[in-house]
Amino acid sequence: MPKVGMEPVRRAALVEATIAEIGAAGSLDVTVGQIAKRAGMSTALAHHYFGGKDQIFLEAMRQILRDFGAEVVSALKVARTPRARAEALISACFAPSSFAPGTVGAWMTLYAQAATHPETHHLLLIYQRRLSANLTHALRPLSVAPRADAEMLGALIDGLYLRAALARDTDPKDALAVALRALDTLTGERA
Amino acid sequence: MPKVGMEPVRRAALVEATIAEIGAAGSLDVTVGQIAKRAGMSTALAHHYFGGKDQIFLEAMRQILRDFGAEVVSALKVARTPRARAEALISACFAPSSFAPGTVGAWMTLYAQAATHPETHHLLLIYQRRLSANLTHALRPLSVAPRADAEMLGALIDGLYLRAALARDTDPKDALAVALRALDTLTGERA
Amino acid sequence: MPKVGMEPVRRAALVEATIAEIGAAGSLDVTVGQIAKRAGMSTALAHHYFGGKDQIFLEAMRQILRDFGAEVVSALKVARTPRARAEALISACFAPSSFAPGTVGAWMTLYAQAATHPETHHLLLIYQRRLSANLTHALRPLSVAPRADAEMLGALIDGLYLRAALARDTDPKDALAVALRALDTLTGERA
Amino acid sequence: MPKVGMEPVRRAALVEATIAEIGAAGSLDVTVGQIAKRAGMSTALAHHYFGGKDQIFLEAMRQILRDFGAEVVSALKVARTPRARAEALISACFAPSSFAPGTVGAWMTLYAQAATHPETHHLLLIYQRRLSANLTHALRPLSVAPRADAEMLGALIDGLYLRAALARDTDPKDALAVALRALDTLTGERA
DNA sequence: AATGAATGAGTTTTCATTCAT
DNA sequence: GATGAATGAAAACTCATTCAT
Repeated sequence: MPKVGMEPVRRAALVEATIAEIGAAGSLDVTVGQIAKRAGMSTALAHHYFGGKDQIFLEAMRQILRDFGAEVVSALKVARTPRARAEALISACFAPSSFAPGTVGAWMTLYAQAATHPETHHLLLIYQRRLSANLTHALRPLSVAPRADAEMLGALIDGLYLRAALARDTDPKDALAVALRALDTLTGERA
Repeated sequence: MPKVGMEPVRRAALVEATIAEIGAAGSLDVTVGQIAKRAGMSTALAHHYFGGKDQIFLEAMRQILRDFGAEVVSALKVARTPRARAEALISACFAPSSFAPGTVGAWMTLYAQAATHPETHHLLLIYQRRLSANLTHALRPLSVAPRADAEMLGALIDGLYLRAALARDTDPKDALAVALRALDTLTGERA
Repeated sequence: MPKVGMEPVRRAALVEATIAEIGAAGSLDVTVGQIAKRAGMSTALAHHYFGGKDQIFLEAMRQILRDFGAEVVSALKVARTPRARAEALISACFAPSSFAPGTVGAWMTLYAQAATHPETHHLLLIYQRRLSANLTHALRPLSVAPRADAEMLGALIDGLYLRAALARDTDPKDALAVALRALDTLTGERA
Repeated sequence: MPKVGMEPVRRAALVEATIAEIGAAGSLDVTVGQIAKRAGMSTALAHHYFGGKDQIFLEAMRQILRDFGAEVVSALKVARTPRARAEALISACFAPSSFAPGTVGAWMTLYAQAATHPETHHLLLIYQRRLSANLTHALRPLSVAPRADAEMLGALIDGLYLRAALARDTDPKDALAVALRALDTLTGERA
């Protein structure tokens, strides 16, 4: 059992544990101790690899965004038409993985900290811009005002996600349906 | 002069101080000490009147919702037509008061805690239901599917607010404009 | 038992405990916990009254200097002639109180931290200037170069104290004797 | 190329790094990690060669004393007369190398730890005795009480060094001048 | 010879909360 | 009605030290 090259393993374990712990606690009041314990190591090691709590959290949020990005990419891969691309984007936003407790918690943390923490804010901006760009691109052949429609659709998605994520008894499918219906309206599909 | 009837005064001062402090700190990491100091009293008194930190926070969120409700009521008062009512509702959501630092912070706290804290979640539900009901009522004469359109509009408003509140360089007016344009689209105004 | 006005009491207790603890541990590696325990209170209260470890230490050093100043004043009070004044000053430097374990430790802390900590350095400067000024004043009628002689005498005192304080088997009286002999030499008493 | 005989190299590197780090940090709060990093090796290796932090520090202090001893020896080498020998001794104490930040820090550490740490205390005693012996020897043909005068001169040197080392704006030359003037007075040179 | 991995024990500091007055 | 006093519990973070490789 060689014990070299543990750093990426440990870091990954900590990030995963962070998200899981946020999900379990249902809140951002998660201690480094809890995270480290779940990741199977001492708090000292967690600090050793990340330098501090903030950076662990930041990395967890980056991970959430990476996961989301991967979801988008894989959804777009099979989309052949502009409309399919738009639908794929929207579907990715409401994929089951987005509603895992940890993921929801991490998103809420992201929002709550964005107002204060510049780096977190930056992270959020990146997500919003990327989503907007993707939507704009997909809507270009379908809409007369792709930029504005993308903006609206992006905000709608955020709002729907927020509501679906926080509602206990709602099915994410419903949120997805609403978003897709909005897409119809915007592209005049069902006029 | 016996100091009778201080309770409502103290409670109001604490709630106001809580919101102000959340705004000043830009985060939910606000201590009872900070709040009590800003409200001009001891922490012991703060506890005496509220029982605990959670309840102070909860009351602050209730206040935010009350303020928002008042904004809505006063906006609706001068609206004579259904369309004016819908516009008034939407405008109220993007009123300047909603973008005061403390208000934004309180909303983010609301979202972040709603996942965990049942009472906070309940509060959020009340807000969402009331907004939906108001919107549905206003849209009834204007839309063929008032309920569904209200739901969508509600989510859109939430998403737009979230983005406008967290963006530093954006004008809330833009968010309002997008929401109003969505209203146009839904009611076929600009078809 | 009224429980008001504890602040000065607690602060004094903490300062005293700090010096005692430095003496007991014989080093500056003293924790707030140890100090608080000796002072009969929780660490939280220690922090409450002082704000942090550094400030507790700083205050302890100030106390040492205050004590020394008091020693000087009381010694000068009974000195009638310039020579008596000079002798009183020197004697005060080697008073038994200066050799209490805690006092020695605090002085060493003072020296060790003066290189880094600006406030500590400032404190040390004040002590040195005051001693110089006092010595200069006393030497004026006795020496042809009171300023220079005071400077030398001051340094000699520091060096003698350092050696006497750190030596375990030496009598402070010897150090005093050496300093007084230097005074003789400077003032030509024994020429 | 087998890496044999690395021990002295590593030890020397660590000792040098310790002094440099004490100088850089300006305090004795230096971690083994910092030292090892500066010396270009792992903390584990530092422990392997020295057994513990205390011993690294102790060795650093020994090095300071060795350096000082070398300075004295080389200064004495060119001194032909007793007086020149005395002056050489004194000059060596205020050589520029004695005022390098790391050296100053190490001396302060020496003083601060001497009260507690027996081995450090022993080290300090050796230094003091050697200086006294050297001074006594040099003063024998010049003074009527060489032993006492050497003792006084030794203490004066310590005190002057302490003051010069801690003062930021003072020139070590001044301290040297004062010490030499004291030598004049003791030997009746300028009477 | 050398090191990355790992941790236990300890440190400062914070804070909600309680209580006697 | 009001508060200063006081603390327990827990948080983040540090660091000397050990060990397997």
